[in-house]
Amino acid sequence: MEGLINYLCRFGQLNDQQIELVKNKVKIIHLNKGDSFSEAGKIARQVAFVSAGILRVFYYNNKDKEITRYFIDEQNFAVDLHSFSDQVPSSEYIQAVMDCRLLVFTAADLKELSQTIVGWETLINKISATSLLEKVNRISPMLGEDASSRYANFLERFPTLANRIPLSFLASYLGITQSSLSRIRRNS
Amino acid sequence: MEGLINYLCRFGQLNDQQIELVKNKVKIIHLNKGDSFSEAGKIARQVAFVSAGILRVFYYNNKDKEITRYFIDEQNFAVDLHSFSDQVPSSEYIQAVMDCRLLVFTAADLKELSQTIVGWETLINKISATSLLEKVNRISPMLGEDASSRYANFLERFPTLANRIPLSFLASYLGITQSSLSRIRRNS
DNA sequence: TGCATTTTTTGCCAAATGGCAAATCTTTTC
DNA sequence: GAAAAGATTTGCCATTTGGCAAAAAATGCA
Repeated sequence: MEGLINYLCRFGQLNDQQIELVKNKVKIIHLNKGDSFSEAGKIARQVAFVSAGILRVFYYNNKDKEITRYFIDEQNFAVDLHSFSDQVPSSEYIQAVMDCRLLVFTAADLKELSQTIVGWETLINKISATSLLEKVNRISPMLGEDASSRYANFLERFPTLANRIPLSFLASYLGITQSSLSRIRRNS
Repeated sequence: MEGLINYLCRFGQLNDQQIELVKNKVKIIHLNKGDSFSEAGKIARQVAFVSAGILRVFYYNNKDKEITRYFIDEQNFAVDLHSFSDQVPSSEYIQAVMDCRLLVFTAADLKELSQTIVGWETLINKISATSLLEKVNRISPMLGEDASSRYANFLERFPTLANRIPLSFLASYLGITQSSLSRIRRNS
């Protein structure tokens, strides 16, 4: 819970009373490895802050190939923003790569918070914008690189993540086959 | 100017008086092909709505290779969001692919508008979030695909853009060499 | 129009990556 | 602790893409 509060406070000030309001809204849920947090076709009803574990966001392209968009590890928010904020069916899956502990808000929770905490909406907007921007900046450099540089960059940027994620998921994230990734790993 | 107003109204209601306020703030600037709208190392001071022409956002990776992040064509906003909203030095260049006509707001303009138009900030936030989301969704599928599919998808998604952009820029956007793109073009 | 410049296409070959199936290793389950 | 299920590595070869330089085409400009 502390992690969540710290995270929020990086984006805006919250006094003790406001922190209590937030804490009271949060629900804790546990996912087992492989469980879904949200699914394509359904409307995203909640936002999760990952307090333990790793989530994976993926979808199927028009050739039915599974594409991993990104991973969400501890102390980060997970949500299909488009689905959640516009209440339209999602086009992606969010699943637990391993057992996870999530702190969850519903849309209603957030709405109530925005009515009781001045500046809450601005804070949430900042978080959304920042994390979207992070995604763009993380993905877009990958296109110019070959597979081994992509892997090297990933290692550099997320040193602890690589060992915690099955190779097949990482390969799908990097846009290469798992055999290729395995070979790349061997030669480095 | 109509284009801008239409664009804004897709994200929130504006009455005639508010529309006037917006129109009064806008400055029109022209860029010649190759001119910069903003540059790496400098702080982004303004936002542009592209009313004619195409802009290109790019940066140099650690191997000094020029990587095109994306193109911004007519009826879309261009801004280095991170630099603009946090007033930190930008890490990317925005340049005119061809002669351009831009409708420009400064940070001060936007601030004043947020003080005179109720809901302006929310509207701007929606626009930011939507366009960031678009970027993520546009870039992330590319990783799973081979070069020709990436080109094919680009054509499908931006049918009119391909002929208006030099091949070298498009190649850099697709993450392939220009020779490869040329060959791909021939065989399709 | 004609020259200079820029952009695009090609050829040739090397290097990277993919596809597929079998062989190993690991982990889980009973 | 064995068997089963799952994950990773490897071999073999086909295909894709890159690198580099030269040729061809398109564009700009005097």
